[in-house]
Amino acid sequence: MTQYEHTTRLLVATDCIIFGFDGEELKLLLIKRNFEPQKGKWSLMGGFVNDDEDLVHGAERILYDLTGLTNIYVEQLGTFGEVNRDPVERTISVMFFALININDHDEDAVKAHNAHWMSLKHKPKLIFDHDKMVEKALEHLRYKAALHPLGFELLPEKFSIPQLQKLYEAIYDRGLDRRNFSRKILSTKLLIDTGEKHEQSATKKAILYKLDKVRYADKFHSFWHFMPDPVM
Amino acid sequence: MTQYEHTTRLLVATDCIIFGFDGEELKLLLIKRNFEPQKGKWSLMGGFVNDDEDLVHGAERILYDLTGLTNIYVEQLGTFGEVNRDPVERTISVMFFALININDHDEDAVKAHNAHWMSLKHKPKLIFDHDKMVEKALEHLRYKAALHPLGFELLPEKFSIPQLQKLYEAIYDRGLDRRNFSRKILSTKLLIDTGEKHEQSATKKAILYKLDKVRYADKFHSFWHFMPDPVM
DNA sequence: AAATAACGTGTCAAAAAGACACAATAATTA
DNA sequence: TAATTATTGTGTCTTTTTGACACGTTATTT
Repeated sequence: MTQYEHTTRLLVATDCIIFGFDGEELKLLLIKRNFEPQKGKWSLMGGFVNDDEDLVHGAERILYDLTGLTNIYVEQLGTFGEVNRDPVERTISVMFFALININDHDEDAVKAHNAHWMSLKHKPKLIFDHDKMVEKALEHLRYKAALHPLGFELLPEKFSIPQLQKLYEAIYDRGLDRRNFSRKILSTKLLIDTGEKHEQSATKKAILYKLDKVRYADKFHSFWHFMPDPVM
Repeated sequence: MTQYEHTTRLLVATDCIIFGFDGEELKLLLIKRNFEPQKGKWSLMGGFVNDDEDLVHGAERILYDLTGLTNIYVEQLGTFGEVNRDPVERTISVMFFALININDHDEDAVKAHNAHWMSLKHKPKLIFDHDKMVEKALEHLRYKAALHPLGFELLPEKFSIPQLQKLYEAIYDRGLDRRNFSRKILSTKLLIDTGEKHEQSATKKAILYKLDKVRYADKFHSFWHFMPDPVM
């Protein structure tokens, strides 16, 4: 086949906005660059798309490289392509949004990349337009978590309702009524009582649940309203 | 500045999924290609991104070129980048989702591009992965229109509630209860009574409303539930 | 053993949603 | 010209969901 002629070809990168939750705060996995350009500055983890690689595979490669994880929650978030977003050379960046259980990642791989979990609230300034990417990802998380049960992706396999509530409170940076939250979550019938208790609890031990994976997959796109008034 | 070396550069295109509504059916603006590749086949309107052009400007250029319209509702829908999606040469395509009032477009410009409004229900097969793009755009429309008042973008400036209901029924391909729908729409307080009546109505003439643009812009991202059970 | 902190569940009133009925308007028809 | 018919606007009633709030339970701490 002939090639398209007289047409500009551009660099295409993927950047991954990786969220984690440590039980208290929402965190981002960021790298302190020990390579040029912008060596020493903070940025998202990214890389160029290989010639023979689908976009999502590029993102998954980068995520595996950094965290040692496969099968994590990944979504394409859109593409940033402003002419001067990368001062070195024009680069189109396809953003990927990832949610991981912060306890599962490979610490050695993270260290090898000079990566760190940073609290969203004390996030450093990032290079290029990466701050805007994080802003967009956070908006997306807030939007989607209000309607769909994707918050579970940030929790361990077994978790309590108070843990889930703390996650939601971290995502939206606001308090929630314990009793109404619990009722809402239980009404989804997504939770299976494991019979175990959360041993780390300070006083009364909370029930540990696990996700009903079948129902979760089945009803993921249903409109649930996990937040009282998620007007944005 | 130095350039990134040893890195593949790719073709970057934008493709526009353009929806319109004629009062009865949801329609797509498609072109019958009189150029290679795939001459004679149907496709979405698209083009390559210029070197000095932001992505959304590329899309707006293409949309203006085809319809003569500016200031239309445009959203980026994500990017398709499978290795072999374009058999000629690897091309990344950034999709843009556009809603226009079907009466406003420039018919000569549309004809010049060999473009046609096609009913979604009788859509021909499109080239490359354009069918998947349309599928994604339709999902997005159904998702977003269930929660946010973007349906108005498809209607004339002055419209009646029955017209709006017909639009929603076309989008979701299902009937709705007139009385509950009307109540829901009026409760948003997005509509301003123009004092005029819809003269095309067969019998009793419906009230013509216009959008409260200020409130629309203000409350666009609020979660309204325009569809009874939009489980997807 | 009492105090404390966190958890689970229940109640009640207000708001929203779903099902349905009736009156008003304007074209069509007898 | 009056009755018929199609379409539109608005209202009612019941059920469901939401938001605000209280109480008893469990396990640790004092």
